[in-house]
Amino acid sequence: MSLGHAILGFVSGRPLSGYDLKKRFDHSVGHFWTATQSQIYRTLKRMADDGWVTMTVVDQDDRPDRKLYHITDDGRRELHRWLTAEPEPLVIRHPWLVRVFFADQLSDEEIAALFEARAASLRAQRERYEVAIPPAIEEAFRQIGSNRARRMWQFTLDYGLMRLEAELRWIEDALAELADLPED
Amino acid sequence: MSLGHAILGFVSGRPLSGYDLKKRFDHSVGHFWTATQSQIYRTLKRMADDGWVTMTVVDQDDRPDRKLYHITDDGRRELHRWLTAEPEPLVIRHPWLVRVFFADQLSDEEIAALFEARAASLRAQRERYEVAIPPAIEEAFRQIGSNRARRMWQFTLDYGLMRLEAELRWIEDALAELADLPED
DNA sequence: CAGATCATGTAACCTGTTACATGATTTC
DNA sequence: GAAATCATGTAACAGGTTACATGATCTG
Repeated sequence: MSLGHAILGFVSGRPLSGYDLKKRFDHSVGHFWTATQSQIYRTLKRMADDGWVTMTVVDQDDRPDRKLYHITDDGRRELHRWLTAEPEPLVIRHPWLVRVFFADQLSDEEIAALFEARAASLRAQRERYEVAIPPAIEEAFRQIGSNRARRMWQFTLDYGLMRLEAELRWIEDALAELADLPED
Repeated sequence: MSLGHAILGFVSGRPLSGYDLKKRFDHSVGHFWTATQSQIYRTLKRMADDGWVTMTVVDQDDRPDRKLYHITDDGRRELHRWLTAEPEPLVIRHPWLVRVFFADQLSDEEIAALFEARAASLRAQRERYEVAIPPAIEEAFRQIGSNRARRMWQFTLDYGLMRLEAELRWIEDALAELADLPED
């Protein structure tokens, strides 16, 4: 996956500006993918060069002009190719596990604090998911009106919650085991 | 976390060369963190500049000379500071979910194939974990002899397996729901 | 004789982050 | 009067990937 593919997904519905895309990223896929404004503008330029999108300028009086990006037939083909392509190799990067791996150097209390702090982060994240995402999904549904899309969005939220719950259970198990951690 | 912290973790036990470190990354933390050779050499240079490590050259007749990196007191302090620091903010990036998010554009069959292919990747990964990692942990234990460390390594493996199992269950649920996916 | 292992590194490139720059309008 | 919103971008940097470069020795 590349940022370009996510952008193709968004512009496949309607033409959007870089500014619009930034909002889409923040509000609808922000819980599993982020993009900065400078990254979006940079990528749109390259996508236009590659013929995945075309750009039209919309003059506005009060506000800065908008540059709308429209998907091309080539872009649509690339989007479908990517959606049905082989799964990408699993790239697994867990900075958190690096700490756990070297945590034998810490005292029992420090190790417990490490896991507790991680659990607190995860619970805060779960809170954000539960509070912020369901209304965002409903709002997007109101605008787009696709039940099929809504079901897919719900899958991504289920995934996030499932991950958080599973990790919280793992931490509980680990904390229970810390009681009889070998001393060396 | 930075690559430098992982390197500090490794050289805190015994001095190592860039080449040694590459093997450590591949064999012991490879299931949750990777580093390329060029990244390791680049980072070692910066760590020496920053005073986290010092370097000594070991002449060898048959083979290229080795450059051994030793942790300094400053490096040890930095390692402990990092291990006990506040948890880093959760950065959540799931390229796989981006596909799911836009998958409403696909047919029911294509969506099912998407999930099935993902499940196959996850099962292959589980296979690798179960076959390759436990012996690697035992081998590392034989060399280092720390039961405390072995317990921590086991935690990281448990985490990986837990994640795979949880995602596989999520895919099963999703596949079951695909039967009555709205058409639009 | 081909390929792996030992051991060092550099160069070019891609992705992502942070900060800076501009300037009008709307809202508190 | 300050801050948010609308809307565009650039510049510099950090982290990660791929490919290239060298050269001996060991293994099949």
